[in-house]
Amino acid sequence: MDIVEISKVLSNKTRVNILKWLREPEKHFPPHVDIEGFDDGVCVGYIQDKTGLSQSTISTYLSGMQKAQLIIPTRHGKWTYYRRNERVISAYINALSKDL
Amino acid sequence: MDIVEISKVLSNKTRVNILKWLREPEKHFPPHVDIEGFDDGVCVGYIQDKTGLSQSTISTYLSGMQKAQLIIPTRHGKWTYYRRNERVISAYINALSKDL
DNA sequence: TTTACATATCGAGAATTATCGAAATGACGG
DNA sequence: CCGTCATTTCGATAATTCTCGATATGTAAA
Repeated sequence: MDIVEISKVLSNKTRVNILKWLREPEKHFPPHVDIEGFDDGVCVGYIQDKTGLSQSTISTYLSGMQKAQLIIPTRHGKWTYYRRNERVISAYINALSKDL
Repeated sequence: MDIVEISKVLSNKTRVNILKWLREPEKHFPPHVDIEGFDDGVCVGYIQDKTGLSQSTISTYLSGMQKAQLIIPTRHGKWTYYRRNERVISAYINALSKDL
């Protein structure tokens, strides 16, 4: 859990929004076609649609967020679903509360 | 209190360190010549010495941190002292806890 | 095994940040 | 007022990040 790396993720409005949206996917995304519920998160395409940015940009964002361990990918067929990694998110906030 | 702007400050190891040092100035800095205690924080020169970066770089850092309202400047004669703005720091952490 | 689709990666140009030395500002002591 | 010292601001260059379109990879369906 690297404070600087995570802070870099959070220093962009779109990426902060993605994290927020993923907290309540059912409120922010349509249901998936192949999958019931959002237990594994949301597919890349839906996130891209919501941001309006290019596919490659969003893929890059998500990959950086995953590198910082803020989100967890799961592959289902052609789709990659991303969900929040609550453990690391809490650890980050706790680290700030305690050490900052 | 702007999450993105504050996160930008925190996305640099030196700036995170400065915030940490300012929490317990007496542990990290020598006493000031003209002033008793650290109620108004620490002067720029001491912070610069501790980081090893150039004076102008540190001044730029501090000015960005002040713009994000993370620190508060006080002028005493020739010196500018910076101290933490606990209110905004807490607000940031609370906002993350609540909204992120 | 081709085709089609979702996502990832690559390569590039634009924008922002990092960092410095030099010059400007502001405050004090003489 | 002058010179000195602490800090800020300026101008420049290097490094990083942003963002895209194009291409590659992986998976499923035909």
